[in-house]
Amino acid sequence: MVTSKDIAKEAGVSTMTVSNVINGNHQKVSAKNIELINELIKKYHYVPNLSARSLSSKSTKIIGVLVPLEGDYNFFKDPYLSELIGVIEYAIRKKGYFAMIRSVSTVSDISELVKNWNMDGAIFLLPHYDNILHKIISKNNLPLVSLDSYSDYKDVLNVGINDYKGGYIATKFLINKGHKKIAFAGPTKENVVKERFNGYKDALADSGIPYNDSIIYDVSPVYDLGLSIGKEISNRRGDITAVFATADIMGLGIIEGARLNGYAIPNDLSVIGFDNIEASIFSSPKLTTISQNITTKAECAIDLLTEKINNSTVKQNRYVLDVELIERQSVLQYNG
Amino acid sequence: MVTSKDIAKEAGVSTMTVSNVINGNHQKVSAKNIELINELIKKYHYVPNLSARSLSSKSTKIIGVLVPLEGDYNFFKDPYLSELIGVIEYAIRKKGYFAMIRSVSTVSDISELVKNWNMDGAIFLLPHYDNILHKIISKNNLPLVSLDSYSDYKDVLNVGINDYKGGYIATKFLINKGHKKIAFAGPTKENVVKERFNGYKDALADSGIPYNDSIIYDVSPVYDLGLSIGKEISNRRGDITAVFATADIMGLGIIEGARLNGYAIPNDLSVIGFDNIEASIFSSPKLTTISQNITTKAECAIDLLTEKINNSTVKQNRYVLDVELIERQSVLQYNG
DNA sequence: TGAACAAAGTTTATCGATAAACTAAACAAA
DNA sequence: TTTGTTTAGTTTATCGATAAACTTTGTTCA
Repeated sequence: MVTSKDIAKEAGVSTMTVSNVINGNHQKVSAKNIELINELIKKYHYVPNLSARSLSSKSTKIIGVLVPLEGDYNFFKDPYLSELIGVIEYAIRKKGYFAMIRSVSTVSDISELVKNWNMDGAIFLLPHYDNILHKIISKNNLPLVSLDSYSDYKDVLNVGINDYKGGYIATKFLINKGHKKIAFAGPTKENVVKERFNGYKDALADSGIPYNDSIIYDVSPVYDLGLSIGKEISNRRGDITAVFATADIMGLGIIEGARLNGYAIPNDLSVIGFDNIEASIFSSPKLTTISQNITTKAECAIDLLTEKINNSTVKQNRYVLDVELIERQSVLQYNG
Repeated sequence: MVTSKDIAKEAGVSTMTVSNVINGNHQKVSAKNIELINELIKKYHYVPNLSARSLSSKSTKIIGVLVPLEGDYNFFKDPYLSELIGVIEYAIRKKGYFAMIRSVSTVSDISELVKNWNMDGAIFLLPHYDNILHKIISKNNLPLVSLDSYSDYKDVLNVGINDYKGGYIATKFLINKGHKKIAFAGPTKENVVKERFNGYKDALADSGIPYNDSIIYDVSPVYDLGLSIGKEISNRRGDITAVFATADIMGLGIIEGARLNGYAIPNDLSVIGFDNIEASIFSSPKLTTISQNITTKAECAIDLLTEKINNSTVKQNRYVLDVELIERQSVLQYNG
């Protein structure tokens, strides 16, 4: 293994000079030595040892990407989370940090992980744990950004989307297409979905459509439950003409469930989703949905996090990104 | 930050004794001290610093999970890879190691990564790079297991499935259902697919069906290309009655492409896939496919890898796992 | 001319844990 | 009694890089 000592010896300088070159402290090294050392680094394929670096510098350049794990649930199977993790990893790498992607299930899991690796910061995709966690992590004095949640705990950075608007424009769109019997599918009390639900209710109210409790499906946003909802809706023949699913994957389930029961989509039932995952283009019909730009979201989150890591204070600790409606094929004009 | 020094001082012993307790060298410590130290560890939430540990012990407990990255391609969008990574991470964690999931694009990327982190071992999901890589890595003396490839380089551990059999039984199944005009879709020259292709050809030959070059679609196994193939097949009206897609995601594309062109699946065209990804159950019709148990595959690979890490020699350095056919709805009896 | 300062380094101590070599006490066997 | 062995530790050096403090030489300007 090639170490900085080897390079230093060959260059006839001290290891500190090598260290200064590597870390770009160029004002401390003559131009000649910079060039010489860089050449030797290339020649011997020298790569600094990160363990040693972290140990002495107290900065690991590791950003934890912490994702929920529940039982046997494998987050890589959830297309939204999966895509999101991919772009986050990329954003982290672009900033010169290392992503440590980990599924975590308990609070002590996280605590241990953070201490183990001495992470410089972390990004959370864990809306459920919110309050408990943030306290614990803040105790560790760990810069952290929480994605898709509405944490009020100070020191916690927030990056999310305008969920209220998403819920509002999705519902308004269905209303404008002539629908009045619009079902809602998603966990109405959960952090982000709560806001989408508020948007849904306000859009109905603004159009003078009475809110109807019996067409609210308050369930987790997964494919299987979408399937059941699709079947149930088609059994209620005409009771519901459109449905707003708070996750595309659930919307796809609803479409399939309804279809299995002899419903044609969008002729018999209009469906609008949320997230604009890749699969929403591949489905048939292609899903009309509320789009959030996850790349922008990830970059914004990582920018914010690295700013906090380096300065410890940030200008703004909450960012709300815009959403837009993408019209495809799963919603039809209703003339009932 | 709590260190082993703090624990040692409080317990009235040296740090080595603490270290011995942590690492389970119990024959070096009295029962009384073991208990005392364990209590203090719990009391102060002490977690050993991995950087320090790696630096002194030369063992990082990190296993690199190296995944291909091509341009903007995000592997988290590929459902097969995505699921596979999930189960690999889980298998690694169960063995007491840490997974470092990384997308890599160039050889120097990998070399740098491995050196940077001083990985104990790595698992490769990179069939394309095969030869070049294995040499480089073996130079670093890194235990590594290659998934889904047929590397002949010694020191490289191989875990894969019986691709030949998969290709054979998929094709035979279509033949038994009365099909004779069976297209093949997949990269015929690529490592694993080559074997599936051999199985395909042999199954045809064994049934006396002539091989037809004009119905081989030699393309990458992605959804979009599946779409085009589906469209093309439906344009060739009756020229092809069944297709063997070497990846489910491509099969789903073919189904959709054909359907967009007015073909009904499976009535007008039978489709069989490969991999048995989650989405193959969610599709409509549900996809008949060749199933590989990725959990078993991942566990086998990690078992093998950790064995090599600890013993440096292994009993057997190639494992070939079985495959089976899962019949769902996308293949129909043909009576032409 | 001399004080102040900048440039280009070096030296030393340290991060936290561990491997390897060493010690001391208790006991057994010859 | 002496030697050997086991148990339960401790001490010391080290992993590789870096922060902080220090040195040396050359330059500036009042």
